[in-house]
Amino acid sequence: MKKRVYEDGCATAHALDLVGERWALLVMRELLLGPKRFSDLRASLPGISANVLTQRLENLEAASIVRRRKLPPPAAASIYELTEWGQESEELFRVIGRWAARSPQHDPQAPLSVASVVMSMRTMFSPARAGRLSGSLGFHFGREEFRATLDKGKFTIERGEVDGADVVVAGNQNALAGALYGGVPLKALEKSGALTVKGDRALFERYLTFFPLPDKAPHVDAVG
Amino acid sequence: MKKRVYEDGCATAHALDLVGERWALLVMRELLLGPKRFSDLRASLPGISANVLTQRLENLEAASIVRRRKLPPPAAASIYELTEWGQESEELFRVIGRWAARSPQHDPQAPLSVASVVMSMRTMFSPARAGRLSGSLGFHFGREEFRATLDKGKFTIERGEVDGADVVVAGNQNALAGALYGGVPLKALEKSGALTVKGDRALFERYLTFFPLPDKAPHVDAVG
DNA sequence: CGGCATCCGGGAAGATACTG
DNA sequence: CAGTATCTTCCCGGATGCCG
Repeated sequence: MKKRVYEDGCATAHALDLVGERWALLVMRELLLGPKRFSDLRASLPGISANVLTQRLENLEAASIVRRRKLPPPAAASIYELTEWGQESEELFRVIGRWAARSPQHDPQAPLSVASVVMSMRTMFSPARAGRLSGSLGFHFGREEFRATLDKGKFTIERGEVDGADVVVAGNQNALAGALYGGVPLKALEKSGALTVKGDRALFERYLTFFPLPDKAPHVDAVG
Repeated sequence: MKKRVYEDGCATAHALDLVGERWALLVMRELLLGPKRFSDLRASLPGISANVLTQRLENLEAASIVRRRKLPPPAAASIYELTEWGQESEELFRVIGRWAARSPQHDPQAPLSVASVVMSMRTMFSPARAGRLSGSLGFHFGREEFRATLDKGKFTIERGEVDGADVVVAGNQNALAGALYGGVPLKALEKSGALTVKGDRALFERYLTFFPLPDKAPHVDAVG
């Protein structure tokens, strides 16, 4: 079936046989925060065609990375989710993310998916910046809700209700990325309606400083 | 020039724009242990064609991951080497390697390159297994020499002369992989001439137990 | 809506041959 | 040795249409 296989016993080469095809890792990224349906995946991966998504899901399932599950009636839809081993790839995404953030060509302001922003916070969180702060934050993007917790400096964020959080941030995920990584002032985002903040605003303003980007690597020109 | 770009601000997507093309990561893997020439790369990447290698090297250079350097006369050859940032991707290879080693479909016995075997030792070394042992080992594969050091349980391996090591292992890298990961008895490898051991043989026999493979993840069949 | 099948155009990958 | 040139094959991306 799959013909273009590296015939190489190296584990890295094997990984590329499994997840090296175009879109495969991005499909996995979208599933890191929980199961999704076919159309959810399509919506959060602008540019992928149904055709290709079907094939990637088949290959990832054959590789035991993704599992397909039919929900019981009445919601008789099927969902795709990472297997336990697939979920273990999260570390891989964090390492890739930290490495790629140093790329001279990376523009942290380009549009990104909800899963990307949430994963970026898991990736870039700096315990040193957070000190021993505690508090809870809710994030609301479209129909997706996430709950972040700071517990004496320990950080987690996952899917969960925003209700009851010390501060609830709602709006567009790109706006949050702009505030986190692009230095866009919070006031400007609120003024334009891209983001609304309800609750402990001071907590959120401190929170925004906990995710420093690494320095860019120098761009190297061709050497004669 | 490059047309198929994920238009996605996520750092992972950017990484895939840089190194997501076929062969790109394997080219980087071959450079992790030091500079190589074009034909060295070709020889250690069975299956890559010259034009693809040329294009990957161009793209990696444009991404500031690889640098091309012309050696001064008389050895007026050009070599390719990782930039400092490119070298930082080593962590990525170790994480990928550990993750992929758990793949139900991974066969650790398949043929692999010299760089792969050496990197696999960096990846799989278990400090718990090594205790506080000290000693030095030399590895000789074809024209490539590596020096491994155990210093009170701290492990390093890099290019370097085998002379002066407590034990020198020479022969075929696949044979070493078989002894490390495939449970092939050392005696059998020596008998067949695939591996020769000179010096502190007991040290090498202990060394062979310091690189345990992780458990395989369960293979999941389709669920109805 | 949630997929899968099919076709089509373009472009990347693979094989081979060739040149400085 | 270090690549280019050329040709073929196959994958990707888009569109459409079918079926539950």
